Amino acid sequence: MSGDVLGFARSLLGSRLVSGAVSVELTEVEAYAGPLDPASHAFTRTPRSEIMFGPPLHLYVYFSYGVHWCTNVVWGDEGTASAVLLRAGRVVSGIDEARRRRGVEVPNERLATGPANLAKALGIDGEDNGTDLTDEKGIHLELRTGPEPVIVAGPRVGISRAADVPWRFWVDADPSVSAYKRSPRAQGPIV
DNA sequence: TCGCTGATCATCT
DNA sequence: GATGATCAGCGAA
Repeated sequence: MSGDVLGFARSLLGSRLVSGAVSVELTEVEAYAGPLDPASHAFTRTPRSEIMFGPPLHLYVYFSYGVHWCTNVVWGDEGTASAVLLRAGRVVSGIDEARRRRGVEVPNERLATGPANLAKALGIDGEDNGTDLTDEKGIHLELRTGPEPVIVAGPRVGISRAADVPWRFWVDADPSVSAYKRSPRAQGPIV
């Protein structure tokens, strides 16, 4: 059950999320194991988390701290309610557009660092909640076909419950993952 | 590089 | 009425 979403999370590293002109190659993700996971929004079934109980490969977008949008990919069969939070990526096309949306001066490799920044670079907000990622006419996912990159696992970020499980995965030594998360203190085992 | 703080509101209790 | 799956800017070391 949980291993299922963990495997999916790892398969997302190196995959691309495409939104119009902007395309992002994912470098950092975090898994949430549905109703079994106290840190998941689906731990309790509410109107907000209902989308996660639906079919996989749809977007779950939520508003955070009254300021930011964050992007998840729903995983698992209907009723499973697992999801993977997209924490960081590298913009591989549409850099000008991504930079315009960010409105902050940062190096290219940092344009989509952090879940809220990733969403902003892709122009994702609440309007996109529930988007079917297999429909190539809109925001969609291009799953990695090549070999798996070198992956490091560590504890999840910014949560108060069940933060100890190493369900955050990132591409080893990738500059689009923030220095804090790459620091020796936060570093987990290479998977 | 590290640690703290303000911004700001949808969602849930 | 309280609480965040956050970010950027600031000052200190």
